[in-house]
Amino acid sequence: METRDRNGLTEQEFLRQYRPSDYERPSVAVDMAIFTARACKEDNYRKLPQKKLQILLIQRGGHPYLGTWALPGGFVNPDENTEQAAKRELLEETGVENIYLEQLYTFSDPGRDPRMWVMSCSYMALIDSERVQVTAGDDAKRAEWFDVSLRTEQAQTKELPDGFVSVTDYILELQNEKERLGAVIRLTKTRSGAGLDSHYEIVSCEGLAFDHAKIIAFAVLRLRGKVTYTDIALNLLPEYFTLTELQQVYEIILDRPLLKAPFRRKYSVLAEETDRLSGDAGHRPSKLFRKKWIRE
Amino acid sequence: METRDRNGLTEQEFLRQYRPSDYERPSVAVDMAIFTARACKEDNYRKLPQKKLQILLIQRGGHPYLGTWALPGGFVNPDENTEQAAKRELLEETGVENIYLEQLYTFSDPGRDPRMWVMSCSYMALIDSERVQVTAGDDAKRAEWFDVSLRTEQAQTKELPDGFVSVTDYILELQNEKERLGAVIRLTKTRSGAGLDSHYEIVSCEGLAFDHAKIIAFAVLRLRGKVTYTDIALNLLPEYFTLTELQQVYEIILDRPLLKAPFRRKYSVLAEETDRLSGDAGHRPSKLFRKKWIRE
DNA sequence: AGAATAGTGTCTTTTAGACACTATAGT
DNA sequence: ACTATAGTGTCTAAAAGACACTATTCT
Repeated sequence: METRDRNGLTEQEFLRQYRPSDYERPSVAVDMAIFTARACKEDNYRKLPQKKLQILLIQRGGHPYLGTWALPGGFVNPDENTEQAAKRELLEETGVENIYLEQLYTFSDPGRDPRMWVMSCSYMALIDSERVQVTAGDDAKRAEWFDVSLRTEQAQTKELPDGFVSVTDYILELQNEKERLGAVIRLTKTRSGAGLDSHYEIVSCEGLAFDHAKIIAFAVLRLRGKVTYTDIALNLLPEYFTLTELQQVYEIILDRPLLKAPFRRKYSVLAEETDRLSGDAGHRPSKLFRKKWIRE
Repeated sequence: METRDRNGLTEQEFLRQYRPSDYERPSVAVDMAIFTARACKEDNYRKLPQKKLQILLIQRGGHPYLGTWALPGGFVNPDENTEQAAKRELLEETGVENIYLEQLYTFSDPGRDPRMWVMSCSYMALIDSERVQVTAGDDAKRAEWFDVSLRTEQAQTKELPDGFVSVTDYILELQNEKERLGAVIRLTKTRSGAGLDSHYEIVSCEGLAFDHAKIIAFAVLRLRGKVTYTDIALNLLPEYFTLTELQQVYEIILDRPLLKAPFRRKYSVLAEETDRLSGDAGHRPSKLFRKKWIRE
């Protein structure tokens, strides 16, 4: 480009003399909500194992929030984008490459980290439980899977002269054999005139670090929103699976039971029949399917 | 909190002695895709004015990308979050407060700004055209509205042994009386095994600064995706509007014609009848409606 | 009168929901 | 035989798509 600016510089010359100013800059971290769907054992030999939606958390070994649980994550380096940073952290944390990854939201409230100005670019990752160890990570960082549950506690709407305020409280529960964490996240939507203000707020929080309860709630809601119109749920399943397992994954994400016949009519297009059968249970064996990803 | 870390410090003591390390940090900017729907005049007195989807761009007055057009935006300050920064910039740029705002995506490729390491947290804003001046901004910064068009040029899918690659080229055209900008953005989705890689790439670009063609394409696609299942389109309409105008807004966003009767059956729940009528045209007057925001 | 839009009625097709039925393994 | 799941058939209700018809205004 040969255009010259008001100082008579070409772009090349401008860039050579350019010095970044000393404005304060934030650190940018990626934080990851890594989900998997794992079957828990059943006492009855006939009964199918029930699947649970699980998330990977890491216990903090230093201040702030010492001893509480946080999402895996780390800072972005100057030579990588956030997605590359997320993949790098994911590999370090779980030892797994090549998994489903999706950017969620950038959380940037000034006080969200008491140490300094840190923005968190959050990602959601979905892993087939057969591909990760039950407990990942080394001894230094204690990493654990937690069962996830997100329920709407109450939703209220108040009318305003020129709009309304709707308040929804979500109860987030994270649980495993040893620990039980929880938080209440309030989503407030304020519509007054033309503006819509929609923000999450942590009402109470037990055992979770930073604003990570918000990020987890956001991730679950995104997953819930996308599961019915995408093939995203397939990422939580192993190579071979039954249609009942597929349905179970939908049910734990949506947190409600689905009818078998309509479910199969709609979602069997996501699966490709194989000649294998599941067996060794006290009931009729079922066909095993493989993923048939939707092409757009 | 009284817990002490491995150095015997409480959280308070830790934070007092904490010094941020000298790792390099990025600048974080917000960039905004500000859309409006404006009616253009018709020659025939009978004919209804056709609506256009428009976006606000600012001509760059300095290097880099001198003379090209960019999204309005600015850097985030340490005492505000990205949303507050977006609202501040929006007020400066358009003089309007209280408008629909939604975070889109954080773009972070290392080379996206030739001056330095800058991440862009992008937002979409939707304004009723009656609330903004046709040309906003002062003389220093030339701001203009451009008609937006985003079309799928071609979509190809190639099968791989354990997945597929799907390539979609989008043609972005931005046009007003004086200028005509354009870009081709390629969306490549690579599914190999369990991983899904989905990334945007600028194939060619004329007159647009930085990676802003990507951001605009992303914004249009988000708008297109949300319009059918939310009340987001109402944000582009003035206080009083006809159902035909509502339909026009849907049509310019979706870039295809819709049938009148089914449209009204589905979307008239978004509107509240008033006793006003539109008049002064060479045809039957139509009822004016007001927005009836969906409460969730 | 004629052009252009406003607004509604109704048919068909598709999709979702609900439930009942048959089939088949293991103990 | 019994239990628990696999898999399918069918009825109903709701939603989407397509098109035709009547109504009303201004030049």
